[in-house]
Amino acid sequence: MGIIAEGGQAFRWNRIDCNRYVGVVDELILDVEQQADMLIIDTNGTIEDISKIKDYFDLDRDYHLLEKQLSEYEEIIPAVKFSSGSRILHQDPWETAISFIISANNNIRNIKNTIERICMRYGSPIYFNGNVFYSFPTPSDLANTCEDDLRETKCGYRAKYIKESAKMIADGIVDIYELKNVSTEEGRKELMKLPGVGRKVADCIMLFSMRKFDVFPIDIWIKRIMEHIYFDCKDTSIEKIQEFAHVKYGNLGGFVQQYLFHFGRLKYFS
DNA sequence: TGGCAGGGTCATA
DNA sequence: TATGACCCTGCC
Repeated sequence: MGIIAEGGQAFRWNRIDCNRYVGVVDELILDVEQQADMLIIDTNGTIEDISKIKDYFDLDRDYHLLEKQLSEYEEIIPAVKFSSGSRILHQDPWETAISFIISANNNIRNIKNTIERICMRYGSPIYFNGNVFYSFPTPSDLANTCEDDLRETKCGYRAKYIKESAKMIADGIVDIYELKNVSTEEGRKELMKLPGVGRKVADCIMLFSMRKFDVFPIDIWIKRIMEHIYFDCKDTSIEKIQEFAHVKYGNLGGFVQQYLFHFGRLKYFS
């Protein structure tokens, strides 16, 4: 569970203890405790929400089989072993878009803090087990705020991007909920119309909220570890790594990226 | 205490 | 196509 909650793909999970995390998923509060391969979930949701929760955690996918497939790339076996138990979540595209706009040139602690402040300021309170949580605001909530107000959430120069992207989504200029139905190339093209969204952020949005597993988002960690594994530790352009990964991993690229990211960040370069 | 890096993007030349 | 600026924070 820790690997999922702290894997850098979702920013609204907080650790209670080593096996227990509490997260906000749309309007649901999930208090999740892992016991062996079982998840015990306390939630404000109802029985109707079970399928949504299963979908969010991608529980219907056989990750044991997936890890076996990934292990056919011998050079990444250490990463697959280290990151065993990783999953790719199925999150809300709008929330994921804003979260990864904030992620640019930022660190995970800052990203989480800023998102939390945005939710407290613009979202709605959700009361659960004596605590108050906040939902992620809607596109129009953020489109209608002013830049200076947004800046108080410490998002810095990204305030302009957040507001303008929110406006484009609220106005339907980019139909973000429709993009899961179009090709990866088309989806990327649409997402990159949003200010603050470049290739990397667009690919993260597609991977973590649209199940486009053929993308391979390259950040500083992935760049470093790919250079170590495949490019003799030499400085290599992102474009070159991108092309290399596309040819090598194909439709497994997104999964490889997630296993490598966790490995690179927490083990290889620590 | 100051410099630097952090899941990049954008504007400029 | 290549460079530097950019908010803010935590770390060394």
